[in-house]
Amino acid sequence: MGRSKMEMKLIEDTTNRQVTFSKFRAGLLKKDHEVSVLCDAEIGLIIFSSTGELFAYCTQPLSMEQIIERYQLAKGTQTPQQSDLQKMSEKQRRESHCSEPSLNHLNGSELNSLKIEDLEELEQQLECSINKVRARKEQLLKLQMDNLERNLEKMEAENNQLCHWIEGKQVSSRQQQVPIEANMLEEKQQQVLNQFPFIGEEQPISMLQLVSLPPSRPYLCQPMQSNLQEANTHHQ
Amino acid sequence: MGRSKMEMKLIEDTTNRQVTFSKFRAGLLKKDHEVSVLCDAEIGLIIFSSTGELFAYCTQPLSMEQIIERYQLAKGTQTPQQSDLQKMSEKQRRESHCSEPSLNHLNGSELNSLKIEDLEELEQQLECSINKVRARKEQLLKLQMDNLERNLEKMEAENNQLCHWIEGKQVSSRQQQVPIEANMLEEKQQQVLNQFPFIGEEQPISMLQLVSLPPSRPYLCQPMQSNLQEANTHHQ
DNA sequence: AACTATTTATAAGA
DNA sequence: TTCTTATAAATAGTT
Repeated sequence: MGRSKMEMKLIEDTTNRQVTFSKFRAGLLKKDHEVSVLCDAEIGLIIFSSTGELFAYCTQPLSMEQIIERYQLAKGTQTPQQSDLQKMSEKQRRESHCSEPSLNHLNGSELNSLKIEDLEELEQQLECSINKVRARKEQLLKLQMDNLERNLEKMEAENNQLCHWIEGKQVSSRQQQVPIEANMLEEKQQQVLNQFPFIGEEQPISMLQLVSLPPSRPYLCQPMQSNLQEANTHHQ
Repeated sequence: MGRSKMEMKLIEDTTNRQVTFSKFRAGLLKKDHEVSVLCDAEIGLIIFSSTGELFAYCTQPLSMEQIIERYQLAKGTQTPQQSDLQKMSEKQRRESHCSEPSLNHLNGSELNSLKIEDLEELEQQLECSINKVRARKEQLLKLQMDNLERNLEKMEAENNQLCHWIEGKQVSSRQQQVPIEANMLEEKQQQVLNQFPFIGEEQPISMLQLVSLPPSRPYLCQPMQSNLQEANTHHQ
């Protein structure tokens, strides 16, 4: 509507986009309110502009939190205290199956009320959406892999250090007695722990490098205690 | 809009109300979608009809839960811990925003000759195909992650073993001289090697490559022998 | 922000 | 229901 028909794609001009956003936003809020009054519907609307501003509307006297609760109740997705990462991987798993829950509104009778142009539009959006979700999932997985890789590398470096130290100890112990302080070891272990800030920024490590991790590598040294067996089977 | 102007109050006639609700709902969903596309906005819309049915729309590729989380974050009703992850996913979302659809040839004139039913079918097929490829990629990524995880665990176990061995060595060396046999160490190395069957036939990378990535950090059992310096610089 | 020419949404009717 | 159509409403481009 307006002086000309608009293409259904991102408005490139920033100013124009923001003006359009304001106009549409006002329209959306008004329509939401109309539906809630005319049809006794309960509505929660959350909008984030491209600049990150939050706009929200919800039917009085319900609060947005109430509507969200009711939504989550209806969806059965209210899973208390779960880490975000868990939520995400679960979501990913769910989405990798054939049902896209977020596209439910496009199915069935609602589609019948749309014209062919609308369907074309929706189809494009659908495909684009799938690509976006896929890219995001891939990125998340890569991020997790990068973290694992980083930890692995640190462990390996650590291991090397320990082995070298042992070697040095062996050599020197043949010549002279150098007593080792116990607290040194403890301190050392704490330092190792501190090396794992865990998931954070992306690492500048390439994917290819990760994939080509060596199947086996020349390990330096290994303690000969019998309890090593234990450790191995435990981590099988 | 329509043949007559409507009073902004509840539509008493149930049938009329439901019809109006359906029309408005379709309009709302369409407008939400338009805003999200035209203005790059992220939108979550929750509607409960007067009969309790739930309708929802949210901008892809975000899920409603993500939008809710972001809403709660913006409202300050959430732990700040989640902000990092949100920023991350937002960043990733923006990065994946420009990903071009892979099936451009399905657009335009070719679709105009199809009926609604055909389009629905096509849409489902499209999604299923994409899911299959996606599932496969996911499978591969997860396999690689499993490998990394396993290696990490083994490194940890090994690390612990080394530390324990060192501790034991310390204790025993205080009481009696236990010279270390050189061949014992070699034998040990072979055992370690055997612990990494790994999966796949990727070409091995040099040790240096693996160790060269971690930045400077406080090393563990920083032995005080001068020959350790050698080892450190070597693996820098 | 205001103004209109147009497009879009939809109320009532078929 | 669904489709049609007259009309109200929204809004794109312009000032």
